[in-house]
Amino acid sequence: MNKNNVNKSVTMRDVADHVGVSVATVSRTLRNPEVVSPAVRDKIAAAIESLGYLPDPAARALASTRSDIIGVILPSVSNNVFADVMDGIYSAVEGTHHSVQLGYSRYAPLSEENLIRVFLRQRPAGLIVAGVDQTEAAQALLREAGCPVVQIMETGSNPYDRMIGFSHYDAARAATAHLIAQGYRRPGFLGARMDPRTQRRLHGFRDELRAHGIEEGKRIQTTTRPSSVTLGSHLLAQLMDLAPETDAIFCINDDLALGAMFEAQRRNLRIPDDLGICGFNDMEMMAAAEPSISSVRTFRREMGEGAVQLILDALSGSAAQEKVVDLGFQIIQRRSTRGR
Amino acid sequence: MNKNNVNKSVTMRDVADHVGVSVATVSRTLRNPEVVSPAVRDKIAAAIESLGYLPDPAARALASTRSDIIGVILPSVSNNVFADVMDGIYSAVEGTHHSVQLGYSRYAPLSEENLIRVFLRQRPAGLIVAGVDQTEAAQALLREAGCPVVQIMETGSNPYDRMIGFSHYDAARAATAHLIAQGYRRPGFLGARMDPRTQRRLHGFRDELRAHGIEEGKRIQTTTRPSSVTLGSHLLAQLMDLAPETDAIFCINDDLALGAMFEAQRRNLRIPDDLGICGFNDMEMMAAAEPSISSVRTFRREMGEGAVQLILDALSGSAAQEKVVDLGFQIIQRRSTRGR
DNA sequence: TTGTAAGCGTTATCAA
DNA sequence: TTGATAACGCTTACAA
Repeated sequence: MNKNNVNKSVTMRDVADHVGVSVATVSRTLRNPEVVSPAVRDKIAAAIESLGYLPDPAARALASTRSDIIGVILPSVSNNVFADVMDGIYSAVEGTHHSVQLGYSRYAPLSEENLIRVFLRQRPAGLIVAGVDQTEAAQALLREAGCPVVQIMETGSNPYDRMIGFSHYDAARAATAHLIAQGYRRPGFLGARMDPRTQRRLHGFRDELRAHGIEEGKRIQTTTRPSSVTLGSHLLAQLMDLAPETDAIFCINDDLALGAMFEAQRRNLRIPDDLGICGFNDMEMMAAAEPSISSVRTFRREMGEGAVQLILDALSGSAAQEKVVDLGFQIIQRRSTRGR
Repeated sequence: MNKNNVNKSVTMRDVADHVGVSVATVSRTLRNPEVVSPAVRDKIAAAIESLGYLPDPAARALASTRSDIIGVILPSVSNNVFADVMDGIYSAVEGTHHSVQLGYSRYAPLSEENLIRVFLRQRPAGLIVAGVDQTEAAQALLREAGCPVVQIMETGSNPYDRMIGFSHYDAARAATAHLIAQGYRRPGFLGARMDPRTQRRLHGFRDELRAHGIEEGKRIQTTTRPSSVTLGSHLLAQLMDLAPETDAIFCINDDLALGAMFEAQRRNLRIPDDLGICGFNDMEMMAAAEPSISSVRTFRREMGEGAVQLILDALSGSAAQEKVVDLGFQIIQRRSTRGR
């Protein structure tokens, strides 16, 4: 076994010559082994192993008008939420012959559109995009992508192809309902970035308040700046200055919630009595915090794994009926909202 | 301008026909425009734009024995540290004609070796790997990779090619020295995962204690489990049970530090008086915490950007002399170690 | 079951 | 400055 000749570039030709067959036969053993006789199949396998042959993905893509690439286009690199999704994606791709190509749109729809164009140019095996807020042109591209397309992070009624996620609107309503059920009567809202997904959460918050006949007053603090723990502190400070009657907050993510908690402690507000706090996503730290912080659990890893699986199923022709997979969410109550 | 015919696959042939030149000329306009006459160059540019031509990376790679891919192999997807590095990598790649191919080794050297082999098979424009702890075979591959190779996250004396990072050993010594300078006499150590980089930090911690004639006692708590905030709490609990004399801790990352802080609060230990805490990496939340937590700042984004820049420089022949770029680190003192 | 040969969309060498 | 044309390594009819 001589695996070190990567640079020498062992080609299919070398394998074929070594065994004494044609390259076509070698190609077949790789793609549909069942049509080649066991005897030569084994010899070829042995040769591949001993020569350290690795197929050239470029040649393969060029010849087959189909690459093994699963394209993934996400809004942000640094957001933990997407890190978990990627974790799921990579673990589902592992062991397949596919590879992942990642692109970041930086929350810019035009940049996303462009990435879609570039990715599609490689005739990918499949494409994973986030959400439903693509440009018109991007939508058109995705509807006739010529490969499986999966939208993640959301559910909705009219997917380009398949979709796996949850309803941000419903999740926000449920979190707000939870606060109200715990006896909080003046809940506020902390939001950052305010991309479409965040907007839908705000929408849910507002509708739930309305359903309970609660005025929102000045208790909605938002900014388009990117989220951070520090920003959570700032937003809570603003909120309490403007609307001191606030008795609870729903934060659009856990970073904000953590920052808000620190700020509350600085202001000697007792949690959960003076102020209830609920985050979003249920990142690992929420359970470890002192006090522990309630949050809305979302299934990010599962979203990534599920998206890849949907693509693999489509590719193998074993796709399920349902176009939309709703992974749901869970309200995790902890001490920050009078839980245990 | 008709940009929507991605699926129809506009090829170089189409562009050439549209202008009435040969594909060779179109190819030249793309690769070295200076050798083609301004007149046809402009016509070709216009045709490319109006037809929405995008080059096929597979064909390009196949014909040129060089892809535009910059391969990046990191140990972990979900670790925030690497998210920041990726952020830097992507932002440096943006605007170039390169694309990024990412692979995760899950901290397994053999898996890393395999990824290196697979990546190298695509004749990448460059390769970025983490650290210095590759297998023998991987080292051999990297030394004769035939493309620029950059090791990130560490410094060292014998890079395969180039290297950009900092000394984990020095950083840990400095952090430990800081604790001692603040008057702590019984500092402990909290470590998770205990991969080679973490080991070097432990090494630095121990050497610094020794230099001050301080016994380490039972104050070193480590586990091979992956790091988390919750784990930080557990490790501090273990530490305080086994070595109640501990008056400060150095944590190998900020998650552990945060978890340790929460646990200290649960135990009514006053920070920084009863217990000093210093983290590692200086993630954003450290400044926002209550109390704010001291940490060792590292330059992760810069590492990613710098690594890409080193590759681009090598590719353009403008590489600098120095093989190793030391980005250093900074001790950021905050209230958790008697700072302001 | 296996082999032959024509592409796939570029690049690069050589002539013109 | 431009155009033919032979690779590049593989897939895939079509023949055998």
